[in-house]
Amino acid sequence: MTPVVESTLHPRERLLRTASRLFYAEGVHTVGVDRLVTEAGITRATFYRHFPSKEDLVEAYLRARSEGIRRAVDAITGTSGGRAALLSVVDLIGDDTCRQDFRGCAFLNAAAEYPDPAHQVRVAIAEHRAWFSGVLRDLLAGAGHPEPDHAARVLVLLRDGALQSGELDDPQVVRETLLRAVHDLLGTGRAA
Amino acid sequence: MTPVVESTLHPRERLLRTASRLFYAEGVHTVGVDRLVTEAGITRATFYRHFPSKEDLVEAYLRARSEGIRRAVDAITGTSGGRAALLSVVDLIGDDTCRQDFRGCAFLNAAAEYPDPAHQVRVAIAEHRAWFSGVLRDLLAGAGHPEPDHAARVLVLLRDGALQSGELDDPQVVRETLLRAVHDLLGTGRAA
DNA sequence: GCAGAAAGACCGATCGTTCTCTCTCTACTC
DNA sequence: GAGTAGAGAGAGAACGATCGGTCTTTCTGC
Repeated sequence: MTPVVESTLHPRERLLRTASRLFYAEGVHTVGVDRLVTEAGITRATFYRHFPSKEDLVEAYLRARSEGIRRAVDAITGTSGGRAALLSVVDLIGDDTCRQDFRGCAFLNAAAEYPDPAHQVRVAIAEHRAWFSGVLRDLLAGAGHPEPDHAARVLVLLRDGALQSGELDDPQVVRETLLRAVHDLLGTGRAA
Repeated sequence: MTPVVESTLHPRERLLRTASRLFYAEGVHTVGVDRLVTEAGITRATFYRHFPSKEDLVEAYLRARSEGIRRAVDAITGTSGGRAALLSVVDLIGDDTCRQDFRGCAFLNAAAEYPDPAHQVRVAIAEHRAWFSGVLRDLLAGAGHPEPDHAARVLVLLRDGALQSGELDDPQVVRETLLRAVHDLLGTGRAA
């Protein structure tokens, strides 16, 4: 089969991109090593030269995705702050659910396939979630919200729900619902 | 290996209970037929006499679980209505997240392993979700909520988020957060 | 007698992983 | 600049284990 990613990229990068696409679209356990190496245009030997095992590739996939999200969020919090930044981050989530290839939250989906909380994959997921919760809390505190901790937890609930519902229900409606719910949570009044 | 469920039950019921336990605790793809028949104390032949394939067992597992939830919710809506019933249903969810063997929402977890929306498993999931959304909307309408459709969608978001976060974060905190968020959503004022 | 269950061998396919062998490109030495 | 070692990558066979699923045979209970 013809490789799906450009052959100019380094094999490791090709593998990681292919893994990211397939793992997200079809799940971790359903995508085998055969499929990965074929579509990445590499060989099995090259696979195991860069990753000790498939599970390490799964972890790398999630960490790379986390990195991308952090960059996107940092770009927002770098230019704005408080309430405006908060709404931009939520916009990001809402827009995500409406994307063509949207298949829910990569981290929640992966967690569903790894029951053991001590597993390296679950640890990577927990780290990403902790980072995101922290960002929300800081933004809420910066916006002068009276209870940033509680509000951040509610936002996480809404985010998790939106990312799950976005795949199972109508994404457009979910997006609207999320935006309205967050708007109500933050209050219609003025804030920093 | 010794069977884990009582041998007095019919083989089909033994299989279904074992499947429910293992699928929920460890995921669908991770649990093989070998494991199922061993722990259920039946043979492969008996398995395939009752279910055409493993995927039919997965569907039966989800439909049985849906049935159980419907019974629990019906018991609530049968004795009370409106706002009181609504809060009881939410209590049910909050308590669920704190259960010892809680591992998130069985339907969301299963959906993560079945990307194809047309798959029979996904259809069963969609049916359950549609039923639940309908119940929430009716209860909200009965409680005199001005926008039952929107509020029901927010409740679904909160529910999905709570069931996911309940496994990944602190379930006690998630429970509190959910209850407060729902309370705020419904308004502190009086209702039917 | 007959259906359903137990027991377990068996199927091809696929799982994740390791292996050998060849080739190419880079980098260092003289 | 020429020669060479060595790492990285391609190609593909092979590993044992397990996957979902089918088969035959024996036994039990109504």
